[in-house]
Amino acid sequence: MRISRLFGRTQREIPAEADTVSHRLLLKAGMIYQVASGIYSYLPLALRALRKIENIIRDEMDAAGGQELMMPVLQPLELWQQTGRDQAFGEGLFVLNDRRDRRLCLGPTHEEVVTRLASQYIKSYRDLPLLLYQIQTKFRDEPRPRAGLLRVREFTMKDLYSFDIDEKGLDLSYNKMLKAYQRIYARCGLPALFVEADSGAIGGKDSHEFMVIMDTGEDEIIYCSHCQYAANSEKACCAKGKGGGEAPLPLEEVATPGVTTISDLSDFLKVSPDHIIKAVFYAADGDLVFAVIRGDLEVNEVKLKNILKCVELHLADEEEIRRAGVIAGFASPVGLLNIKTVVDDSVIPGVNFVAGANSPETHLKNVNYPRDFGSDVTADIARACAGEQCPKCGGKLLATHGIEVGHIFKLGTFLSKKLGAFYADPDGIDRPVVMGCYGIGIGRLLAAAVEQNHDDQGIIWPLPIAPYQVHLCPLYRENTGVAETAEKLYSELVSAGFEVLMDDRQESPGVKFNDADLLGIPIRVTVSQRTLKQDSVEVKKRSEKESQLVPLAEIAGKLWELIDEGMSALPNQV
RNA sequence: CGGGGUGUAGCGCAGCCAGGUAGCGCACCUGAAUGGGGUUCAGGUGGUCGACGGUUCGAAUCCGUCCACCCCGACCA
Repeated sequence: MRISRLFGRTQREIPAEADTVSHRLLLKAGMIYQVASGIYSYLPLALRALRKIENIIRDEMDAAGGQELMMPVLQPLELWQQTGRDQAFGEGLFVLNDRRDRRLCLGPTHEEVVTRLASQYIKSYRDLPLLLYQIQTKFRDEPRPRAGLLRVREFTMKDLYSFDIDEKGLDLSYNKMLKAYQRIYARCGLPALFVEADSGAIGGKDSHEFMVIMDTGEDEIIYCSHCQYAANSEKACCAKGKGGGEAPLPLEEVATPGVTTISDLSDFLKVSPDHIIKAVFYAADGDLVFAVIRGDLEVNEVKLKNILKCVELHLADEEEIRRAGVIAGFASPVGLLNIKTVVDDSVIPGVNFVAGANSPETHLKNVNYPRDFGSDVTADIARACAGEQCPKCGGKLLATHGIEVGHIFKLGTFLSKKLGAFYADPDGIDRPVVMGCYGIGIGRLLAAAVEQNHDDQGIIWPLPIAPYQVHLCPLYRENTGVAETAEKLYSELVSAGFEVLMDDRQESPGVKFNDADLLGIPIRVTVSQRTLKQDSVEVKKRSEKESQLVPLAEIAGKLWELIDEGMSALPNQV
């Protein structure tokens, strides 16, 4: 490709609102164009990189036994109502009516469609296992699209669905995908960390995410400094300790005028926060819920939401709390009636806690569970934080951030039961198919690759996903033979099978070098009067500072060598 | 949805407070010189000033309503 003919132009200045690195660089390089909030056009260079990522993914999916198919974006809403997931996705689902007022939606994912499809063809245990996938456009009406391609409303996704006879089969499929995913990220030049995750609106049991570690990533990851434990903070757990072993003492009221926060209370009564019970009120689908947790911990709202199985959860406001007859600052599970109470398991082993008294300016000492208060549910609803203990080994937990570039789920049978995907086992008995699903956002992977591989000058594409392999950069000057040599070299390299982008513009060397750095093609070949004096060209890797002179006769061999090296340099897993 | 911000040429911005012929830089077109890290000079093209309504002799500018986009949060794969 000749840059003079390439659609898309590099910019010197970029929109002020872009402040994420990948967003800025992709805009500046003229690779993407924003159409509306969270909706982008991909220009030819970006599309070539996307296609390369897709092909790597396709390659790995096929190698793992997946079969590619294509399902529709437009789906009957009825299908979603059957599984109830129209509610789970809520406003994230793009819904529309056709001319006869039939309700349709734009698929945010394809479990419903694929399960219904699979149910038509899976009849016997002999038809399983089955792995089906597609690479296709998804629509999600995100509350807040942001950061360029990192969170958008329309995007290309590879989604694979596994169908197995039982949990054991699912585990095998799940592991197969896990391995395939690790190979995909490695081949894309992206080290990705495998972490435990919450399954969110997709539903199901086990779920893991692949994270590219990045300070600016929007997900928080909690991991152990000692063992392999790593989890999204939405899912992460921590060891909470065993509690005192003291004998329970009788309940005692203490006056605590004006003391309403945990730290005030801790100072006032000279007790540490982990001996205080904290009361937090939430509204879950409109109903008041009381979350009870140890004073040194915070409530993880994702966990709470999962336990309550509610669609909407938010901190109750003052009005909602007052209506329930509770006194903020002195609230307590003791003596509380008619409010659903969820107790964190941190409170269970503890003894002689301080808690609110549900009357003004008063707290209670020596509160014990279950002697003094009950619960509707006890569960882990605590947010794990850096500095706490690993739930697996007791080591110190640390926190970092990451970009989610893949998510895999063990779905189980809830969808196959609802949508009628059953198979006959060897005894002829119908059993629900056991499902898993596995997704990678292609555009986000591209953006993450840019986030991970760039410098102040621009993008540094990993070779396997670079739009082109070679950036041919002739520094034109009349009557020097540079133009002729470059043209000849260009056609030779192209016919030899190299992917070459040639900067054939009449621009100054500075402009060309800056654009070359911005576009980030891995290997730059400069042809100039200076190099031709030695019958050579200059070869430079985008990732390195130094360049070397290579005789014209040896250029193809040198390029093959560099490309082989770049294609096989798989980064180690984090 | 709550808070904050921005809409003037493809991009970056000034002009608005104090109403009176819409400007600058980049990009783009023409010409000349230059030629290894955004080179210089000269001449050009391009704008319903986000939309609608109001005030006024006159609105980019004042007032109102709406819309779009961005950031933080809520929320969300």
